[in-house]
Amino acid sequence: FVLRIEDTDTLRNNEAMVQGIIEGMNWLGLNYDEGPFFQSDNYAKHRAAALQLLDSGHAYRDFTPKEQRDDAKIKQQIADNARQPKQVNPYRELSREESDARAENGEAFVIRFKVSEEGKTQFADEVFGLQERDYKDIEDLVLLRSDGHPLYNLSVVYDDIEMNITHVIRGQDHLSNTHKQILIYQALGKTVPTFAHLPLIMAPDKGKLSKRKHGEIVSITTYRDAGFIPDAFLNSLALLGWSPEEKEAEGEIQELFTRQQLIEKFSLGGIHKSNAVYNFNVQDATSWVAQKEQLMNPRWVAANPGKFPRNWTDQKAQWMNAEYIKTMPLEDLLPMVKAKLQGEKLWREEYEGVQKQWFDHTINLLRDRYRTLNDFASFGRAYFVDDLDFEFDEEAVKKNLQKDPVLKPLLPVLAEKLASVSEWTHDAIDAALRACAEANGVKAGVFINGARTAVTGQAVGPSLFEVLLAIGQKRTVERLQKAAARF
RNA sequence: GGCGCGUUGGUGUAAUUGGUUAACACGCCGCCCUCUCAAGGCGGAGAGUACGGGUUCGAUCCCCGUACGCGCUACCA
Repeated sequence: FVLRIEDTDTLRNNEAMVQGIIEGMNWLGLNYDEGPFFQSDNYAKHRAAALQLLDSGHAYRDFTPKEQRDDAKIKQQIADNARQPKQVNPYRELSREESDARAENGEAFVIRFKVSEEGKTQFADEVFGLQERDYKDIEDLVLLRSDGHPLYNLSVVYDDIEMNITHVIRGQDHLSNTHKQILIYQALGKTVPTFAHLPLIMAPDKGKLSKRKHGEIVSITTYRDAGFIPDAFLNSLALLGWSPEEKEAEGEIQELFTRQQLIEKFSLGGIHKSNAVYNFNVQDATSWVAQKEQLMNPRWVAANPGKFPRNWTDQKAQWMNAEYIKTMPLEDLLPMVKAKLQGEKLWREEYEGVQKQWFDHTINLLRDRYRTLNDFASFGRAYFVDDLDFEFDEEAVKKNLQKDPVLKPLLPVLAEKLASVSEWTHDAIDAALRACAEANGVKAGVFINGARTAVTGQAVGPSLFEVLLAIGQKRTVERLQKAAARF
């Protein structure tokens, strides 16, 4: 597995993009055996190959002046060309002497591959099967630009040969380019590798998924920042355009795969020919991108749980991430949570020392209802700080602390009652709270929901007695008292 | 326009050599559980396999056509 960055487009290629690719692959644990190599480092050899093809008569110089064009114009031109009968290039049959003379004269030219009039190329794609294409449907493609830089189709072929690439597995947008590349392999007298083309991932409207239109949801590092588990994300990605050939016995189809199982069960035969749609809500994705700064701020998220655009990305991917969080071995989850907490300065060394048992238990308690790693730092913040250094969800405050006017004066009473609990256990807290509720003539639910919000800032969470057990007696009492004063 | 590739519920995918009430998962709805929200358990709605022809006793599956989508048709990759 070789990582090669194909950066032959000098204009569009940029450092940030390359960095994103490498970071994304590292995060996913897609560890390459060699590289990263940069195609641009091999320009000289690509140029030499183009010249070699010129010498051997497989290519010719085209002296047509370069046109300035932008992407929109290119589309228009393709449409225009469509209406014209195919013209032959006037330089295609130029004599070698004249060609050399004009080149020596300093006249600018590109080198084009000379596709024969008669014949066809063919190859057996591992996914799409036998592919054939008539030479007359292949244009004389440009190998070398007028500025001397090689173009993609030449560079890939050259590098694949040089790197002894045996299997070229890539997006099906290159299916028709393969015929052109085969021509180059043959002209260079080299053996053609095995090709396998993969279906593409499309937007919900079945159009292209593009950074310009869909924002950062197309970038891998976005998922890292959003709190996805690498294996979970990889698992969900693997299921787009592929399914295991080996079926489960009961008609059930396996969907959850460990990395190792994925490696063992993968085969080219399980790859589909049709594109897959990434199922997200475009509007949510747009607002996610617009609000990214806020959404990456755990405190803001905790204060505004209802404002998070739920379907900013694929729903099944989100489900799978939640599934991993709640079922993966705790010891594998812990380091990931640690990293997130460290990022928010919520980490304490004691969590791996004297408080390890407490920490493990708390993470175990919280993981059941969290969907991303970020949730531990946002919704989970109250568990890892002293005092009231966490956000309150205003909706929760209204609903659980302010709605019922009898609650506020009773919060200190409840606090006092809980302060008197001698042994801080689930059952003791339960008994004390219920006794206090009965003594004061309020329903236990009012205390329960009120206490949850007072202690965690939120309307939702684990069973209240589990919450109080995790928060501890001291913090519970403090927070109840302060909430009474504050709201 | 030409050439190529594709098309199974909203989405991801199943369906042995053509014979199933077209299956599973996500999502959605409801019920149970319950101190909230999830999770979990149970149940439900939702496709007759893009459309139209053929072949066949019988087509999701084979053939043809049409539509739609995607790709290539760039001195992009």
